[in-house]
Amino acid sequence: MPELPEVENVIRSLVKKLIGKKIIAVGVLTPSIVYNRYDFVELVQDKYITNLERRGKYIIIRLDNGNLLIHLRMTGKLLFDGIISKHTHVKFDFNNGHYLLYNDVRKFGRISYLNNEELEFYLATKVGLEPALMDYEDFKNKLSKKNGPIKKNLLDQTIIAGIGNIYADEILFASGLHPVFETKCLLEKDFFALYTNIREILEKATIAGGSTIRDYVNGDGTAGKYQDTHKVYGRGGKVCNCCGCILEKTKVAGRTSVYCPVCQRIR
DNA sequence: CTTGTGCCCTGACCGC
DNA sequence: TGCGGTCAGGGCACAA
Repeated sequence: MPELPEVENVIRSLVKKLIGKKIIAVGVLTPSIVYNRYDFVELVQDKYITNLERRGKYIIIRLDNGNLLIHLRMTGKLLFDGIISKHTHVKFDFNNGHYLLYNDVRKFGRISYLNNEELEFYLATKVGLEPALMDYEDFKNKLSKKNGPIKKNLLDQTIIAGIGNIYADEILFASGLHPVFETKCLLEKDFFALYTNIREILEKATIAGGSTIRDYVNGDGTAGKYQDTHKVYGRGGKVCNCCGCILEKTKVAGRTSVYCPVCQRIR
């Protein structure tokens, strides 16, 4: 499931291949993937790609007259010259004979066309702090106003952008905090640990090419390696590397959460 | 305003 | 081998 490190790697693998290309044709094979525009094809056709950017888990493809906003959700993939299959939903053809596919087994992902104003508004209202760029005081002020379990708030994209279920669990383990630790009870040292670990873990995961749990690959079809260093995610019932006890599993905010009952403080 | 729940969707996996 | 049930979960619509 692509989170910030995976999305960043998708973009890095595509930047050189896409910038400057003209989209000469758009094939929408599954209309439900393309969001909010009946005139999507006309808006995108014959436009040049001027840049690729990431905000949180969103991929922004800048066109000379607007933007494609792409969210891969669980199983979405952008594949340059990839294999066309029954899971191919959108195809962008370029002026040099190459193409970009949007493949998605579960069809949860979305591709929208937004003009610059609409994009700016969307990002400002829906997408929170960017981990690598956020200021510590801004982070602390924003998070400390929230109620409920810390994990729920780490997953809230309007607070901090880009953290999903995998990295939330890893960040909480590294910070010594139980997933249901009440956000209002966090101490200064907890905010600092979270701030540091959010940035460090996401950066290390990005450098490792992201985490491939089931089928994540970047735009070249390359898998990630960070899953090998996961301390808790997907390890419920296994032994904690740190203290040797058994890692436990619970549901927080509707998501499976794995944690160490000894290493992670509660309340 | 916040918070919770169901939904979307397919494939992997488990027990029989 | 097949088959039904369960799980995986990001974000949004909707209800309370």
